Amino acid sequence: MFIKAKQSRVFQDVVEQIQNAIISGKLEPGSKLPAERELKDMFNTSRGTLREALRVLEQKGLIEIKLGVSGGAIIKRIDAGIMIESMALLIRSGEVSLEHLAEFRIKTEGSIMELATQRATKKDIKELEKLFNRAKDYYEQSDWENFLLTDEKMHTYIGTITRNPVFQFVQKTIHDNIHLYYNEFLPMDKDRSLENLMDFKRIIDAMKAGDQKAASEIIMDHVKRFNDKMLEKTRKKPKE
Amino acid sequence: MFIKAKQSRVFQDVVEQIQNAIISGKLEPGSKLPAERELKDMFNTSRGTLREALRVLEQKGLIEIKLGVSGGAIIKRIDAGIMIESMALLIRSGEVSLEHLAEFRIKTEGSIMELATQRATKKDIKELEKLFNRAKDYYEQSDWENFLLTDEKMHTYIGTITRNPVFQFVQKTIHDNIHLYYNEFLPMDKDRSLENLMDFKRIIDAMKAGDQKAASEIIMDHVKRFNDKMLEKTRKKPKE
DNA sequence: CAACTTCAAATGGTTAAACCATTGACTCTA
DNA sequence: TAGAGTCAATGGTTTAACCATTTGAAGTTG
Repeated sequence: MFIKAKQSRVFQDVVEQIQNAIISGKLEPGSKLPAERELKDMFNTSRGTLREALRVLEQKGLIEIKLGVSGGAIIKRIDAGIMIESMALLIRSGEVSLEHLAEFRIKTEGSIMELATQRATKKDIKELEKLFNRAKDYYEQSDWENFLLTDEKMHTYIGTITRNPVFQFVQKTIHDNIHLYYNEFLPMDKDRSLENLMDFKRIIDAMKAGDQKAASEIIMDHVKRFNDKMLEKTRKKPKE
Repeated sequence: MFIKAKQSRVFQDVVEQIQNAIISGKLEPGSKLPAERELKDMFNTSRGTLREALRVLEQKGLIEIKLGVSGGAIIKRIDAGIMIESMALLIRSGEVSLEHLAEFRIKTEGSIMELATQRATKKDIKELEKLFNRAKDYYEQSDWENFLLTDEKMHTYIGTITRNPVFQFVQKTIHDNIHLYYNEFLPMDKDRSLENLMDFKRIIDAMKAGDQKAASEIIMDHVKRFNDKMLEKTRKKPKE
């Protein structure tokens, strides 16, 4: 029936006012808020309280704060940052295991692949091929760092092709966290990498042929194999 | 090669220390942090800086702050709160449209339904039937508020059955936001509600029969019809 | 004139001390 | 014993000052 009356904390009011201005587009990404000492007067509050509000907005990913003269709070374009961090928390706290994540990936990337195959333009395919060739070069040069980065870019680019920001955010969230985890715990495996890479070749071919089902199945299998390898390794080399 | 050196802000250091204690389980949900004036001494900082740190932790959903004597910062169990809020931001800012969300729902709830059908125990089915009957009662009593709540519970319970917290968080995030939007913009529609309700009857039957494909298709169609109705209405009744 | 150095000012980061507001427990009283 | 009043602990807010970083302007030097 009723919802709890919001307790009046001054900094919350400030947060809401600024947040609404950002959401409604009155404040555009890239523009700058006035200096703290000015804002404090505008909201008729103290600097400490105002700074608590800025801290919240910063944590929400709505602003970014820079130091020094000509520094200040800059309006940020909304990105997947908070979601990535939330997911990282869930993983690090053990709430979400890598198996959970893998199961989600299999289903989700399968769906993403179907949509991407439906919607890929010739330009998209070209971009994927470009990324594929770049990854192949890095592989042959044994440049693992760049190889991994490019591999991640291929995954997120497939998300881009869906033209659906929800899938894009989800894909970015998953892969950022996989990457984090991967860098921290797993050594590079040359065979696995080649296998992975070749999956992308098959995916691109399926996309060219417009074969949603094939593309989807390849990526699901790709994720499944990746996960099996990962589990095998983490079991052999437990962290603690 | 390099990652940017983190700037040293005292409050960030405090945030990290407390956050790590929570993640590692040294601080359990429900337990309380010392009072601000004590913490300030423990971290050898000022109260203002310490409060900025608490603000960040609060925004991250890691603590909850209560007023008065015996008040203070209480460790929270991690929930979907931040994700729900992030998604709400994306929707309100126009970054994500209801069509985007619906497309995501169709794919995701389809996957969730497949898993749930695989994993549902007899107890799960009973719980769903209980919810279904409750929703039916509310429908017959024209108690829309409780009807909607129970409908939402059925959706999130299907997420619970997957036994995968990632799907659970995603499902909660989506439905909280749908609910928010629904309450704000759309009037109740008696026919649509009955149709919706009856879909759940068919879903429960498919689950009983262990027919993953059928269950999945019913829910995908269910979501699709819901979305079509929603679009139709929002077009007729534009907000601004 | 060009390159370098120095310095000043603006801005966020931090500290300290005081007071206000809320809450819950304790005490007193009828 | 029930209610009213009091008190203390805790978060919320304010003020005023100082520190640290950054940038651009002014000055210096070759």
